[in-house]
Amino acid sequence: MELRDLIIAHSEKAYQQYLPHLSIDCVVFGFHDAKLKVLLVKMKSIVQWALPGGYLGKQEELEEAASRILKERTGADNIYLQQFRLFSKCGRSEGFFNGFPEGLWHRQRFVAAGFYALVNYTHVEPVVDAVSDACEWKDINGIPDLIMDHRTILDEALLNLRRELNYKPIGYNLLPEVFTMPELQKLYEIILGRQLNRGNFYRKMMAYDILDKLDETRKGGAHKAPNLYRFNCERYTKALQDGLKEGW
Amino acid sequence: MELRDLIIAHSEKAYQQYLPHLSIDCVVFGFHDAKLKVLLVKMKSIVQWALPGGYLGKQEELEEAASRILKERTGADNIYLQQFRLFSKCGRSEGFFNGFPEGLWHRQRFVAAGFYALVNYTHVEPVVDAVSDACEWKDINGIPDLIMDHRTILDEALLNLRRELNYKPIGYNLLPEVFTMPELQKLYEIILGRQLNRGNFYRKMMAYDILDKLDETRKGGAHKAPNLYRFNCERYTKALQDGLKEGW
DNA sequence: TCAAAAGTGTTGGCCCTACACCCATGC
DNA sequence: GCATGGGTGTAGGGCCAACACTTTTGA
Repeated sequence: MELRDLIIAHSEKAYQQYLPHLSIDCVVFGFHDAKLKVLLVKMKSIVQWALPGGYLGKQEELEEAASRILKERTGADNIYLQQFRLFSKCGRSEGFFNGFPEGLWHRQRFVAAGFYALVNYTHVEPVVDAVSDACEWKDINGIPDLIMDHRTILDEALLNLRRELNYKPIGYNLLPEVFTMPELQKLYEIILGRQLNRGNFYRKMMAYDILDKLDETRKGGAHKAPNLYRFNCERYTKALQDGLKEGW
Repeated sequence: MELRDLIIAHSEKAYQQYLPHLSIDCVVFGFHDAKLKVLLVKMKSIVQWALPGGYLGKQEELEEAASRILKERTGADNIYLQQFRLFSKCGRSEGFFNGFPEGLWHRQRFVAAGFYALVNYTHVEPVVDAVSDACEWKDINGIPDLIMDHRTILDEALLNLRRELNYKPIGYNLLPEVFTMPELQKLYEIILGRQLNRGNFYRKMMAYDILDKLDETRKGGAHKAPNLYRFNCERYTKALQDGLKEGW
């Protein structure tokens, strides 16, 4: 089916299923190959890329809607999700489907609830659906042109992520189950946008007492094989409750 | 007119004017008499109190809607407003107008955008409108029963305020133009929920270099008359941009 | 043998806390 | 004179950044 027909068909269903005027956009962060990635979608016959998004079912909880949207897009469950703000500017969405029939669902004014998600890169299988050409991880330093205000949403999400790092050990959701200390440090450096001192980082992480050191090492690279670690779920959760630190 | 008729009349206008399913609730903080206050509204023939709230005009910006709602309720302009999260649970609002006609505007599912506002207590003239009995400041330690999930919204707002205090000198928006150092300290102590050391507080505040000391004192009390201070607008704004401090 | 990983020691600085002092001042 | 406000001194602790040294280990 043509994109145009797909959209028009979707429009009718959407009117029945979803609350009008409210959309959900997700900034999905992943970490791979020592780089921070964001999951983006390219719709058919549209040049720019977009954040994965969707709508809120009439009887659906907001967080469940976001989970559903990500499940469809990544195949992954139990994704760490954080609502961070609304994007509501007049005109941010209305013009995007110009040329399509009036009264099309997509041509409403939409107020978008911005979520950011932290996922284990290896658990994600990007899904290309009927209306999209591509669904891919993009490096945070190589984000292509995005539709509407999605670039703003992405930037705001990154800001929030950075702030959250101050009092939550975020790595838990972004890294694979086991990882090395240099990998963890690299992740922090990328999110914060600056270098950290190795020795001090090591000590600080160990002081949180939320890592279990495994007996194995990561063989295969040149040089010494680094130790493997795993987050200790219990102590991690407990640390989060206490809140790692805060001023005043 | 009876409340019932007023609501039904309002319902028709609302369908024309506002985006459906989206509401705005504001937690308005004020400081008076060494106490933190929240502005609450009591609707006619409803026992519980409510946060001031309203809806988003079809062509209106979200922040402007919040400003308009507060302007109507307080008479004050230029109120410091901060969006902090959505409250979207299914059933949070639908049941509230049971007994009213089906299809009433107010009986929709509403997703509420939570704002908190910081206002100068003395600039506010609480407004009782047609559907309300009362509009009053309530002490943060003496909040009456609230409708729906408004208590949760209030608590969340307070949490956000406390967090923001860590990197913004919030007093600017809550205090009158001139104030004394003990008043400022008291405000901080209430928001943080704990005592602070006087000498250290004094030094820290002065170190921010955002206060102008006036030549006057506050006469009239027993004991020594305290000095008066005023926020230095320029340096205050500049300090906010730099961000007072943050971890990592 | 080389380069990376791991672990630890040390230093100095900064900031914060707690306490304490002294002076000023209004009644 | 007494209680409060204003301003400053200081000792101690915690934390952190920077640097450095050592040992381990895989190819």
